[in-house]
Amino acid sequence: MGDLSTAATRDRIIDAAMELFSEHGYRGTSITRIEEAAGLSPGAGGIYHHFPSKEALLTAGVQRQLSRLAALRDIRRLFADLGDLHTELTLAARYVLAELDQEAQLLRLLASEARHGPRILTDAVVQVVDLTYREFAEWIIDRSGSVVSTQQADAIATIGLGALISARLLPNLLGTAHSKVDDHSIVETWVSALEHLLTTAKPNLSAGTDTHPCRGRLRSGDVLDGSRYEP
Amino acid sequence: MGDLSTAATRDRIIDAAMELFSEHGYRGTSITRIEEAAGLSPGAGGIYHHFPSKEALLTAGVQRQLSRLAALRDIRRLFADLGDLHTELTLAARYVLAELDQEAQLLRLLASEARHGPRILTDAVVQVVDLTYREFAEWIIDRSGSVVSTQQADAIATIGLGALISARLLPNLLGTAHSKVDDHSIVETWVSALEHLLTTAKPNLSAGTDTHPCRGRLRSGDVLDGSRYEP
DNA sequence: GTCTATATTATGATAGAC
DNA sequence: GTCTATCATAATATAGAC
Repeated sequence: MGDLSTAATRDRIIDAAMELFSEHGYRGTSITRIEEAAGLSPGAGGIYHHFPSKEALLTAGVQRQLSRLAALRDIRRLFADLGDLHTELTLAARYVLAELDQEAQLLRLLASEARHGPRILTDAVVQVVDLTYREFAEWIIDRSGSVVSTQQADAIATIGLGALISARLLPNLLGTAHSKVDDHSIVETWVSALEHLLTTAKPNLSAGTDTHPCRGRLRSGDVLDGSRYEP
Repeated sequence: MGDLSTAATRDRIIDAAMELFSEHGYRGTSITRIEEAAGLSPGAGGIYHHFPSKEALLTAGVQRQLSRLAALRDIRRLFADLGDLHTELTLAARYVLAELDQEAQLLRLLASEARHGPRILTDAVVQVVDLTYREFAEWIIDRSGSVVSTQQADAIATIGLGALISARLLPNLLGTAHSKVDDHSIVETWVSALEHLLTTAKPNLSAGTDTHPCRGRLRSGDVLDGSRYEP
């Protein structure tokens, strides 16, 4: 039981630290404040019975969060091959927004400290952000039947994921910024845009006489039945 | 001449401070390091002959940057009413990317300190980010001939600007993140998506039998001549 | 395991010589 | 206006009682 209590205290310290780190930054958070928030005696080095240093506490917090996210990653492939592009994109958008909410604390922390903190932070960026982009780009290529080029898929992934990330991260990061748009409008608009990008991609990027990338091969099937556009 | 030298030193201090603040954060940057980077004697309080406190230095730096941006704001309305939506969007995308590059330092700083720094920082967020969103949303409404609703315009602005902001800000903010996509692909993809959103917006959002927002009224005119889509 | 007390260093800021 | 020297404070981390 002594060990259980220890583990609980350790978790409480990590909880408090991650919250404060993400809110005030690593250097803006003192050991004393963490102890206070964790219910320990402020100013006493109680933390050092659980972590050898402040940086080790940061590392442990990030690693714990990464472990939780890794568990979610396995669920990620649940929605795929539903057959209907519109439905898949809608689910994908909602899922990404929900995951961004869960990652909000970590992302705030990374935004402040990723460039100069310990290596675990840059690793976290790769695992959370970079991997998501790569997976989405690969999904785009697969979903298009390899019609879009790697470069096109990367561009679509950058635009698409970037839009959702900004929609969630900017207000969170900059304080209460720009007007609040409800999620339904965000998702609906995003799906419309992505649907367009995925169904009008050209097989390759060599510019013809038309400067628009709108003439290319269309994926038939579930979404584009040709009757939706009314010239 | 003594005054000129003073002003030059003051500017050098601000240069060094803004660079270090944006890179290591406000609390992660010591007065000593700023003095060192500005060519003053490290550890001496040389800075305090130009600024009453560290926070006043931060404020002066942000204000100087905001002044420079305010000058650019007047040029912003140069590209409008070119008549061709595709061209306008392409110019808008390139302009936003270029401005994001110029604002990179300030945005890094705001991402780290906006939530708890002095009020000038939240003001900066409003002036730089919030105002841009509002202007873009208004431009969308005007450009569509008031066909899109305010809510739709906000959603399109959020998606559209968010995509560009993420494309530039994330690598900048998180260190070297996700694969580098060249600007041409970014702009081309973004223009295609925004063109679609602006030309297929429905007059209002009440859901009909079609769950897609793709059937709505089309703006004729310069862009959509009906021949670009090949059903 | 947690507290009291404290060592040690880093940092924001000031006084006074030149 | 800039430097040398220094103060005062806050923060990381440790030693030892209970």
